[in-house]
Amino acid sequence: MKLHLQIKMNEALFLRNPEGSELGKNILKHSIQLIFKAGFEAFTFKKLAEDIGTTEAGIYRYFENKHKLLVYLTAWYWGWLEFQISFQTNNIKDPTVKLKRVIKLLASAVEDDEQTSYINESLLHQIIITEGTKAYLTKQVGEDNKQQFFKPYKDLCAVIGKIILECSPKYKYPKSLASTIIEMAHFQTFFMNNLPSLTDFGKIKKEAEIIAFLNDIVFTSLKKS
Amino acid sequence: MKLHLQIKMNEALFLRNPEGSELGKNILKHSIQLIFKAGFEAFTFKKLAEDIGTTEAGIYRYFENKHKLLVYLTAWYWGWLEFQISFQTNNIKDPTVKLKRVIKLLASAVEDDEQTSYINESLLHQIIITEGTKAYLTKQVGEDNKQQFFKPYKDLCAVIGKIILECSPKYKYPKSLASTIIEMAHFQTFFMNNLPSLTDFGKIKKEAEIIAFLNDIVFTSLKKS
DNA sequence: TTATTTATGATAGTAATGCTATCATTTAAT
DNA sequence: ATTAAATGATAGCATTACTATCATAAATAA
Repeated sequence: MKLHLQIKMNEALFLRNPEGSELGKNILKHSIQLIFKAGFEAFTFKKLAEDIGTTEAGIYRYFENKHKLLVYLTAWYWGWLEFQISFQTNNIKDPTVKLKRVIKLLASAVEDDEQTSYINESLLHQIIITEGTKAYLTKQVGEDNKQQFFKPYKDLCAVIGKIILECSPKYKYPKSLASTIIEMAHFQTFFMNNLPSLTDFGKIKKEAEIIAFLNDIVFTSLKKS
Repeated sequence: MKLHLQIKMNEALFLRNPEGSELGKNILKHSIQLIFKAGFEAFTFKKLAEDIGTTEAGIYRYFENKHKLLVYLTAWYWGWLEFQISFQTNNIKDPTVKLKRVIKLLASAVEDDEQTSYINESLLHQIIITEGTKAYLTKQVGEDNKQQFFKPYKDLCAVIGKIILECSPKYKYPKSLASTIIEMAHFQTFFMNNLPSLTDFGKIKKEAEIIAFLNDIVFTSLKKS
């Protein structure tokens, strides 16, 4: 049996549901490829349309603008990652083991999981590293937040914060520590690959080092309290 | 005596030195105001020119494009901050006290310091929180890095990494911890003000809480090793 | 002092971006 | 078979992101 993982998306993110048609799925698929290749700044709906073989107007029927599309992709990613985490930490009793697992999932390269043919999770993960924060580092963050665009990110953060509290019920900063490890899993990866002198992994370039660093931060913080 | 703090800027960042003329200083001053007000995405040289009362072409004589201007502003900020840190931690012997001071400087609102009339450090600090990472989270990060655009950031990171090692000579991740506290000082501030459920300071909204969180992370990490 | 370089202002123009609108056609639902 | 919905094709328009040209003002060197 082929499981069909469908992530429930906030309907305010799109004009027409991209998962409901071939063109829509193509928009998702090719936008991931194009943002990955060109970067978000150089990414335009015109180029995307050419890639797909449709017209600009066709894209605009699905997404209001490229910002909404980026928010859609990041929301999809966080939803997918939360599912991966709940799936892969299921049946683990020891919260410490669970949290280690979470950190590994956050900082590891993702392999394309084939369940969703139109989303290449590996590429999407790399996009999130470089472009993910641009979804909320904007002037409209307040309105976007009111519309719940960042709920998947917040949910993930809450899940991780809970595991942190299970490890160490008296720890005072579970949510901030959660958002810190999420962001640092990405930033340290970006730095390692692009600005290596900002890290201690420049020579080795192994994600295992980043995982060790995050584990060190998290478990020394939690041991104390 | 009025001290005139001049930060030595990388000449590849500009076409004409903005600190060398009235128009140039106006570009710096008004770009900070306008980016703060409109956000970097909506910021254009046209609007900037109108604000200043000059023409678009006038701006282009100083900066190739708005990306370079942003990189210039961030580089200026990191250079300024490194000076602040070296100044304000001067004569402090105890590296632990020194590091606490650094964390406080990283996470505190900045008051405009009047030494540089054309740069409002308080506004610039707020810009760096929201827009700072966009200077390097781009496709051109490699070329920009080759041209040393991020040297001030790396230098600051190296300085903080050194203090970390003074506190705890065996600690394995001084540079990654340094880049982590720099970025988290900003991200936690942004989250606190805009996406408070990603932090534990939503209700209180005090930077003192962020400082306490960073201190907790840093000094538990260092105590152990 | 005049001559000359240099910075600015004013204006134009062009290709690309970020949309919106219209209408014909294909495809799907009733 | 009729109607509704999605797509394709084309047009158009305001803004953005530049580049170029020429005149003038200010600074500087001869």
